[in-house]
Amino acid sequence: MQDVAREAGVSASTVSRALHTRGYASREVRERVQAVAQRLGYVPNHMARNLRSRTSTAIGVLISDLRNPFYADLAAGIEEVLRSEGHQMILVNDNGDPEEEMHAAETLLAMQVAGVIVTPVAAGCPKMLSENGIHVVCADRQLGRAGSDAVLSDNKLGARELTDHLLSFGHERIGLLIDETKWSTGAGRLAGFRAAYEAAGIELDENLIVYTSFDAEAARQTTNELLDQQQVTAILSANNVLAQGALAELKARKLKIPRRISLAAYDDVPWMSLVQPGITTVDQHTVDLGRSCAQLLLARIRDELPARRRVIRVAPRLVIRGSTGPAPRK
Amino acid sequence: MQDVAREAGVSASTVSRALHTRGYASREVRERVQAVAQRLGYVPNHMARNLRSRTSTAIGVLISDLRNPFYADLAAGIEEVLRSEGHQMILVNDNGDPEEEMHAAETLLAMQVAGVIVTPVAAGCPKMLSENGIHVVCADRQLGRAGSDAVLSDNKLGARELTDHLLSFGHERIGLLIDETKWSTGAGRLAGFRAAYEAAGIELDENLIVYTSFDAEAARQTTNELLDQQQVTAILSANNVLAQGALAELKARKLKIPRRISLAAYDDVPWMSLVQPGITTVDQHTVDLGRSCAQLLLARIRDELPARRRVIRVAPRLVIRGSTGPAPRK
DNA sequence: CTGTTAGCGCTTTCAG
DNA sequence: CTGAAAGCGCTAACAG
Repeated sequence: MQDVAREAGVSASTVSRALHTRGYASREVRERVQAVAQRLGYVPNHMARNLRSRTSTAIGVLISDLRNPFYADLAAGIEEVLRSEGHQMILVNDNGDPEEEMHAAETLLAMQVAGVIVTPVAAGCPKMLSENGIHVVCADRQLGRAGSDAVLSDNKLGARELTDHLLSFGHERIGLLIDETKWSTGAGRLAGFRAAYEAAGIELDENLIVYTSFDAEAARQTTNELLDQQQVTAILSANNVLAQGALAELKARKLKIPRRISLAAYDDVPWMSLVQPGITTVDQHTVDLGRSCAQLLLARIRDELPARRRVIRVAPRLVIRGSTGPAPRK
Repeated sequence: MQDVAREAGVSASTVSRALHTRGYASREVRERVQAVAQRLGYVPNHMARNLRSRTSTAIGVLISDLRNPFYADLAAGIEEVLRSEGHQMILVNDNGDPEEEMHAAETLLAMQVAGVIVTPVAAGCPKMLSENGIHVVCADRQLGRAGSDAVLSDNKLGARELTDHLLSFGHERIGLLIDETKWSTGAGRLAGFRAAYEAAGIELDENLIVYTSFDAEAARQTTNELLDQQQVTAILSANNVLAQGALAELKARKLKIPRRISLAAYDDVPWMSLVQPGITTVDQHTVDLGRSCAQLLLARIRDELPARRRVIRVAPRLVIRGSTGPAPRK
């Protein structure tokens, strides 16, 4: 910076003002300084800038698994907005592990990021960040009654629509394949499932709700047990990973879809439209969800929002494909 | 830090040493300082640390499209290694646009990252970074005869194996669907395709090589034209995106796979094992590719490598599934 | 082994 | 509108 100052015949402070601040520098000087900076290939040092001005443009993004297209889409939406607004994304995979998540949060804190977007694993993480003055937006789910801003899919609505769709086809025994109901995602989807049964006036057999772990192979095994133990004419899988397992088991058993059994899943991902028949699902608008997270966080950072926490709930869209059809006659 | 120092009855430098450097502080003092730091919830400021020590642990990762599972897997592999080694990943999508790529590189430079991993779009980007003293590893492809370290898939070998596989089934007219041959990826895959024909002693009709753009819909249209204009018994798609388009067209035409036509693709991604029949492909070990990039970069940063540039070439693995079979009788 | 001293490169008062 | 001076929070020399 000194070099630029000397070359342009001004002081360092003026260079700083000419390059970043607006006003506070005559047009003539500003242009001269910018030309010199360009010529010398001067690149300002973010670290020094941030240190001095006690601000930073980096944003931490804490997600569970980049290899799951849901999280990849979310991250892509977030990154798109951040980049266009001159921010940087520090991305961390926490693998769904609370310890890794907390460790990552501490690193982000140390880096003095301007904010964090997190798909929380444990409530302690957003809490710790907030307490340290870092703005936090929870993406996809919220834990506890944390006071953070959040952008969520309307899980109850989506599951309700999927279930209504199946019920309208005459399915009365729909197996719900689900991995967790402690987070707002699983809880919402289960609630939507129940609500649809209730609205239809059909009593729900609790044995139709089967729990598995968040893993395609486990889901396949669970589907296997479900098919053996319960008379179901349809399966509703609570997310894209479980759907893979369910589909694998149905194919292995050579059950005709949807003639013999219908399959529907929460969270549309690319393979669902490529398999034959295509899987009926709900599109969560995941990339948009990511964009909203980033917009909300930036608005918060710029102090453009009322203090009260804001929760944005995005309605998913039912996507009907070939995997669902009329329930077989008895 | 002053607070910690005062509370522990030592100087700031001692706190610094106790917390980070090893040796240079008595065990007793170290433990006391750490305890105090813990109690006060002290989190060291990375910016100040980096500014003073003129080092940084952040690494820039510049890729084309996070929503493509290839890049997502690559990023996941990179992130895994970086995180385990105490580094952070700043991820930027450049959307395959040279201007966005260059702009991102400048930002990373300004942030004083310790190194950059890039799937280059234009040769100017790795060049500019190197010239500014930033270590660069090119991932997946290299442009020009850039002197950067690189981790690449052995594209020629992979395409050769796929083509050999098809030829061995008696296919003589294999349509190669490809988007570009300027980068080392496309060029290598084309070379492998040619090499297989040559080794088999079959003359290659140049009309079998059809160019399209990097987009599933365009690939579908191109496949449509290929099927109309050329007698082909098999299609080889140069990457996972083009394969989607090719498959869509074959399904739309209700061509039996592989009875009427075989389909093979470079780059195994999840949907290829979920569709029926599964797609024959080569697995690039993408996550490993990412890990290698990160390991190579870190070794370079730590100055553990000879000056000469290192290029790691990873052999892909042929994955035979149901989409390829004997060529139909004439 | 530890304290003191001097900055890293930049921005922000404060005068002028 | 511009320059001089004073640090941001930390670590690297240098003595002790």
